[in-house]
Amino acid sequence: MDKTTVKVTRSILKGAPEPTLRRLPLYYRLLKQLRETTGRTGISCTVIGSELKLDATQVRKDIEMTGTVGRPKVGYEINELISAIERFLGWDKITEAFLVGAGNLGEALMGYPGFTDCGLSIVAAFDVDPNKCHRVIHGKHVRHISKLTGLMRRMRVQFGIITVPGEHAQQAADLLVEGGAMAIWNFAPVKIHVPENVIVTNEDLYCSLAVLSQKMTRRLAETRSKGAVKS
Amino acid sequence: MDKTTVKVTRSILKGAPEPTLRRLPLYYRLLKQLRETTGRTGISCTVIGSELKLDATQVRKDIEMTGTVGRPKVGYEINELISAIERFLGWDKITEAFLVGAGNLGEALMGYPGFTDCGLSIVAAFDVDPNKCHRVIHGKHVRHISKLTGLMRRMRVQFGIITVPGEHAQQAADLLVEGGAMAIWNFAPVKIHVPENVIVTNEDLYCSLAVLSQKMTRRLAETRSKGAVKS
DNA sequence: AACTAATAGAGAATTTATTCTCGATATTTA
DNA sequence: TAAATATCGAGAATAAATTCTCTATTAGTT
Ligand SMILES: NC(=O)c1ccc[n+]([C@@H]2O[C@H](COP(=O)([O-])OP(=O)(O)OC[C@H]3O[C@@H](n4cnc5c(N)ncnc54)[C@H](O)[C@@H]3O)[C@@H](O)[C@H]2O)c1
Ligand SMILES: NC(=O)c1ccc[n+]([C@@H]2O[C@H](COP(=O)([O-])OP(=O)(O)OC[C@H]3O[C@@H](n4cnc5c(N)ncnc54)[C@H](O)[C@@H]3O)[C@@H](O)[C@H]2O)c1
Repeated sequence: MDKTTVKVTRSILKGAPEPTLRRLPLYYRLLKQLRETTGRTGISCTVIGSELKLDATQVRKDIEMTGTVGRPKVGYEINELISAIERFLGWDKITEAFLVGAGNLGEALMGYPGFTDCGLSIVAAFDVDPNKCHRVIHGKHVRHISKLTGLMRRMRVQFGIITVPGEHAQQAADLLVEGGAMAIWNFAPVKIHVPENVIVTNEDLYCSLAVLSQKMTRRLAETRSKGAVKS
Repeated sequence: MDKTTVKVTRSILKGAPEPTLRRLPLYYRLLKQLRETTGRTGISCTVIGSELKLDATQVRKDIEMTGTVGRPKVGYEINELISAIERFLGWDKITEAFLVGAGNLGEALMGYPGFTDCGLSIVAAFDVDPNKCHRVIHGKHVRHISKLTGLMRRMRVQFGIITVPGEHAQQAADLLVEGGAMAIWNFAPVKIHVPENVIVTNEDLYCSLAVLSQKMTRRLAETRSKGAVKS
C-alpha cells in the first residue's frame, strides 16, 4: 500500500478538513467550465491556483484527498479529476431530498437547476399553509406537512432541507428526523437540535454577511482616519 | 493602555480571524433571543458555549475581539454584548444596497425582513429583462440595469448584491464597481474579478453542500461496511 | 468574616491548516 | 542525446486556530 493510498484511506476514515471540502467545489466548477469552453484535457495545480487565487500547494494537497494522481510537468487529467471530486463528495449519485417550507426561499431552491450538478434532487416540498399545498412549483408537488413523515419513510428519502421561519425550524427538523433523515441542510437562522447520528449543516447568510460587513466597516474606518490625517 | 485595549485595537487594524467573524452572528442571535424570551440581563461564556455547542474559551476569545469586558462569576451584560457585536460588525449603521438580478433568489432576498438586523437595506433592484422592470417587489422598485451605475453614484450606494446567472455575474460586478461599489455579496457560483479595493464575499451554496454531502457519503460507506462485516 | 463556587482573562500548549523546500520525473528544446 | 524547465509529491517549517491551565476576582453561602 503506497503513501497516496494511505492518505486517501485516511481521508475516507477521518474525512477531509472542512476548508478542503469547501474548496473542492471551486475546482470542480472551474474544471467543468474549462472542459466545456476550451478543449484542454489536462491541468496543473499552478493554473488552478492562479485562476482561483489560491496557493498551488494547497490545491495539490486538496486534490490529493480525492485520490487523483498527477504527472510531473503535465498535471492532472481534467476528466479524471472531475470524476474523482464527484465521487469523493458523493455527487456522482442522485440524492433525493424533501424540502420543508415552500415560501420565498424554498421556491427559489425548488426552481434551481444547478443542484443537478451535485446529484441533489428535490422531489417534493411540504408546508403548513393550505394555500401553499397541492400546488406544483417548478414541477414539484407541495404537500401538507402532515404527510411528510409517512412519505419520507415510504420513499426512503434521507435528506431534508429546512426553509421555514426560524421559530418552526426545530419542529421541521423533528419531523425530518422522525421520517428517517440522515442529513439536514438548514437555512433557518437558528440552531436545531437533532440526534447524534443526523448530520446538520447550516446555511447561515448572516455568517458570510458578517465577514463582509466587518471588512467594510474596517475599510471605512481606515479611509476616515487617513482622510483626517491628510486634511 | 491596558491589554484589552491593545487586543481591540489589533482587531480593528488587522481584522478578526474569519472563524471568529462567522461565529459572532451566532452569539448575536442567541443573545437577542434570550433578551426577548427570558428576562435575564447577564450571560456567561459557559452558557453561550453549551447552548451553541462551542468551547467556552473560544466564545470568550471571540467576545474579547469586540472589546466587551465581563466580570468574574457574573459574565457579560447582554445588552452591552449585543451592542458591541453590532458595532464591531458595523450592523449598528444602515447600509444601503443595490441588488442585481430580480429573479427567484433575488426576489427572495428582497422580501427577507431579517436583514434589518444587520442594518442591510436593499433599496432597489436591477434587471435586464424588461418584464421584470418597473415592478415593485416587496416595496422595492425594479429598474432597468442601464440605470444602475448612474443611480448608484447619485445615491452614493456602496454595497452590491449579485443574483444574476453565473454567465452574467462578471458584467454585473463591473457595473457595480463602475457605480462605486465598495463591497459585493456574490450569490452567483463563479469567481468574479474586481479591483483590489473592492471587497467580495461569495455566498456559495455548493461549498456548504459539499461539506454535507461528503459527511453523508462517508457515513453511508461506514454503515455499508459495518453491515457487510455483520452479515 | 471566612469559605466555596463560578467565571473572566492571560498565556501556554496543542492541534490544524497553510506555505515553503527539495528531490524525482516527465516533457520540451537545443 | 543532453540540458532546461515545469510539475508532482513528500516532508519540513510556519502560521493560525483551538483548547488547556492557571490566577485573580467576584457573588453567594456558611
Ligand atoms: N428569504 C430569504 O432571502 C432568506 C434569507 C436567509 C434566510 N432565510 C431563512 O429561510 C427561511 C425561509 O425564509 P422565506 O423568506 O422563504 O420565508 P417565507 O415566510 O416566505 O416562507 C416560509 C414558509 O414556511 C411555511 N411554514 C411555516 N411554518 C411551517 C411549518 N411548521 N412546517 C412547514 N412549513 C411551514 C410557511 O407557510 C411559508 O410558506 C427563514 O427561516 C428565513 O430566516 C431566508
Ligand atoms: N435559485 C436558487 O436557489 C439559487 C441557489 C444558489 C445559487 N443561485 C444563483 O443565484 C443566481 C440567480 O439565481 P436565480 O434562481 O434567481 O435565477 P433566475 O434566472 O431566476 O434570475 C436571474 C435574474 O437575473 C436577470 N439577469 C440576467 N442577466 C442579467 C444582467 N446581465 N443584468 C441584470 N440582470 C440580469 C434575469 O433577467 C433574471 O431575472 C444564479 O447565479 C444562481 O446560480 C441560485
